[in-house]
Amino acid sequence: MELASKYDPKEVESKWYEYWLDHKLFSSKPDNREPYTIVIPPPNVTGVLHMGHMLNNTIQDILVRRARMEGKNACWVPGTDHASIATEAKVVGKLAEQGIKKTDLTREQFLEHAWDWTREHGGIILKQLRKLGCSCDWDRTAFTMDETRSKGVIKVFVDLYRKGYIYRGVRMVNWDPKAQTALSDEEVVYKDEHSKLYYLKYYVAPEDQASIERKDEGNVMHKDEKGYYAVVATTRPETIMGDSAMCINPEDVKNTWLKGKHVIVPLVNRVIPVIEDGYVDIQFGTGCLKVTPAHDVNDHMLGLKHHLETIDIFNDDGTISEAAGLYVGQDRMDVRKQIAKDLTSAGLMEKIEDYDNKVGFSERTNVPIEPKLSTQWFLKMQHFADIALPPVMDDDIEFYPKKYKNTYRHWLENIKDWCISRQLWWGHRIPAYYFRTADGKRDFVVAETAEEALKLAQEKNASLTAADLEQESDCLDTWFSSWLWPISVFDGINHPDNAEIKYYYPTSDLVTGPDIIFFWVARMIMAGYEYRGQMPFKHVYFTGIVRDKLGRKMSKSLGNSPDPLKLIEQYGADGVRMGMMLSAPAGNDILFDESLCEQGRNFNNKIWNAFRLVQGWQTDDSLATPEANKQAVAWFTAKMKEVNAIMDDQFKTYRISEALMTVYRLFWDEFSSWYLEMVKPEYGKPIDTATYQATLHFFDDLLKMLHPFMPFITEELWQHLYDRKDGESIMKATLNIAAPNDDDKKLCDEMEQVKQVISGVRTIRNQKNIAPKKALKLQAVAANPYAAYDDIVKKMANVESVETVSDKSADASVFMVGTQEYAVPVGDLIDVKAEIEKQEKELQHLEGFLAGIQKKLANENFIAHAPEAVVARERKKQQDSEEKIAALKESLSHLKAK
RNA sequence: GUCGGCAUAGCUCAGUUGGUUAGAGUAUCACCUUGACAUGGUGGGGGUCCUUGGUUCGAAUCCAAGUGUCGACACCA
Repeated sequence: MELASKYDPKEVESKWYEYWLDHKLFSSKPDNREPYTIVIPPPNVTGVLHMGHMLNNTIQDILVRRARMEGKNACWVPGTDHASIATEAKVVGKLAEQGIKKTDLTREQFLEHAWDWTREHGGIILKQLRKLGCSCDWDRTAFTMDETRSKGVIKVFVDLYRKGYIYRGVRMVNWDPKAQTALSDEEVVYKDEHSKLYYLKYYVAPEDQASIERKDEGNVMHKDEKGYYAVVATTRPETIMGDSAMCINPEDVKNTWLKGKHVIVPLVNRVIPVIEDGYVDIQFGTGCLKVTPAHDVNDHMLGLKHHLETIDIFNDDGTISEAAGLYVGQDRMDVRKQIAKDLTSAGLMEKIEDYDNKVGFSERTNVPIEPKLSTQWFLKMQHFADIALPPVMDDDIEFYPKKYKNTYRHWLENIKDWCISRQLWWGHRIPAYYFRTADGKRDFVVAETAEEALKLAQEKNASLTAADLEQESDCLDTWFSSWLWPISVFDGINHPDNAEIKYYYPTSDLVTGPDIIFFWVARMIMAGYEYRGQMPFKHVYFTGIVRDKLGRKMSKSLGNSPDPLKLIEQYGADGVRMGMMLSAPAGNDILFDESLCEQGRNFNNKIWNAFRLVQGWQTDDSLATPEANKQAVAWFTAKMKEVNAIMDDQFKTYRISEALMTVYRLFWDEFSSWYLEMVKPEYGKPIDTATYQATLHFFDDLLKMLHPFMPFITEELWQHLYDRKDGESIMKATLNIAAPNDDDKKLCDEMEQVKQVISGVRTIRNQKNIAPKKALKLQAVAANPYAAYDDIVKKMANVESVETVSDKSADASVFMVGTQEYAVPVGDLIDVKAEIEKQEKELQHLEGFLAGIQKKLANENFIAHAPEAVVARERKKQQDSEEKIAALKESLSHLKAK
């Protein structure tokens, strides 16, 4: 068959993906083989593939394919996440485009729209993963909100409630005014902001003005024509409507004159007390703090302690509420600007300063978070922290890289209760049911179904009917379903003893980003131990963040994120996969550069052309195998063993990029540049059968070693290499390469020396500008330790003869391999001056080297303390360099005599 | 502010318990359009291993301090 000189991935890729699907090669069923399981970190159901997914899923596919070829029963479970906030926001946005407000719809109507949206956009990302070559068992595709998973989530909620870990209560939570829901602490990201610090005048109340007096020399008292006033510094002047006290530190000498007084909230004209609490930082601002219990965590605490009124001045959407009395209905951000102006014109603004602080933003909607008091559901976390910390610290679950153990420990040691309720509709509705008790009080029960709930409620009020029960409207945090993922994909929550969960759990490797170590990884570990009594995975491989080559995060606004599908189009999936992996050590950010995909594509082409070469060879059974070919085959056999062992180790330690580089060099340098050139027959001439067969065998093994990284081209060539039956695939092939022994090592070392001889001749050729076609003579001075390989040297260096001489030719240019001197007669081209220069430079280097060794060996302490082997090595080095120096000196004296 | 990571060739990184005057890929330069491949071949150049001090016979490697950088967490309104 005629193959094009350039590899074209397009049709090859779709052809083989279809083939793999048709033959169910990704599918896994429990059997008696060792299982290898990965669950995909489920992407957002309506998301599209970005570079982070490309990296993450490439790594997973490499691991899965490798495990499959190791003979394990590999199972990669795909699926998607309902992504409560993100998806609901998208649906709300889409409805808004059609002029529909969420508030105009019933819950059922809204969910109808949401499911439509999910059906329309859901799974696009999974289709995209197929383009990348991902070998997921698609029949197992799960969704966090499908029936099985939903049932499991509810079951877990009820279970945890009954165990006493879930409670409901009024707490200060992180409120997202855009999504209009509470968030967990993890969903708040703090960002540096350049903001302003406003200094506001709080006049002392009229009835207290007369009694103002200096209590301490250090008092800082403010007075103008309207009387005495205090100055409060705040970054949030719009919250003054919620002030219910002013607080000073009792130890603060600046403010003792304010003790026991009352002040007037500017503009609002409400009188509030001055309270004292050690919480206030004397150094900050004026030492006067406005207390807004409804809108700040610390103020809330002060409010509880000092029994202050709580005035909630915000509506759920971040506009000002009726309770504020001023600016009602306006947005908080607009009010901040407006109130600053109004305060200034009313003479109530002392000054405004620039100020840098950190502001919490919603991770999903990117709006500033509002601390808000509300009734929410929480999960007590201490128990879960207690079960999740030891296995990671003890390396039962291993993190790659290890540094994330610290991050993990820090979080678990400072764990706070998890706010699990969300004021959203798209998600798992909390299975709590409200009703009135016989004496009219509001109460609730928690149960998996409405029927069960009714039974429980009836125990408290026998007269209740189904219609009297009202289910909680909140739904659960998305991560409350994700944390069950490794169990729930095998239906292990609903049916804890089913054959699948018993076989596939615990999973083997988890590949994910460190940004969700708390959101997801830690919580899966918690759920794993709580519900299986066992770790959810044995190894966690943390990928880095994909950045552009300037080190910037990829983002839509910067426009520096390439479209993954376009990249695949351009370089082929194998090329892009390789581009991702070439620079992706675990945990390090990867600086993505398209030129890496180009390198990947070039490698594809190299493999392709190596195949074309071998495929084009004609064999002749009557040909005896030349000695040189026997040597080449023996050497490469040993080399394969050596490199395969290295790769094994790299995979075991999750050094996947290094493993790729290892096989890259094996194929390109050792196989293509050395081995194939050694055995390549002259143009138009046949090759002996034994060498040909050995070469095909090498190729077969090399393709297998490459397959996890580049599944498509390897399948294509593997199918061409021998006659394969329908249904056969490289995917199912196993790699059986023995470990290298001492003979193999010796053989490899020897060939390295021979390569140096060849390189030596080539260097002279280059230096003297001698055409590759012109045959040269090679002289081994005094001895030829690698005489057995002369044929290989002749072929590779285009040398017509290798002679052992006692005196080299006068017109020879020389080089050394180890302690052995070689000479290449170059006739007229000899430049004695240049030759002297070259050799003197070499001599200088060697003498420096020797001096260092001699110094070491002259050091009695070294001889006394260093291990014998090290001393012996130094002695050998000394001897070798002395020999080399002697040879060089002699050579130089001959040259100079001319 | 607390804790942690990192600093090696122009760039991206290896360097496995301390022991050759430190390696790879890529970029770069020179030569080569030979018959698998110019998406290629051959060869070359390129490093004060961040700084300073210490431990040691011996330090890129261990320790301390400093500088730079990245990250996690916590924050003063």
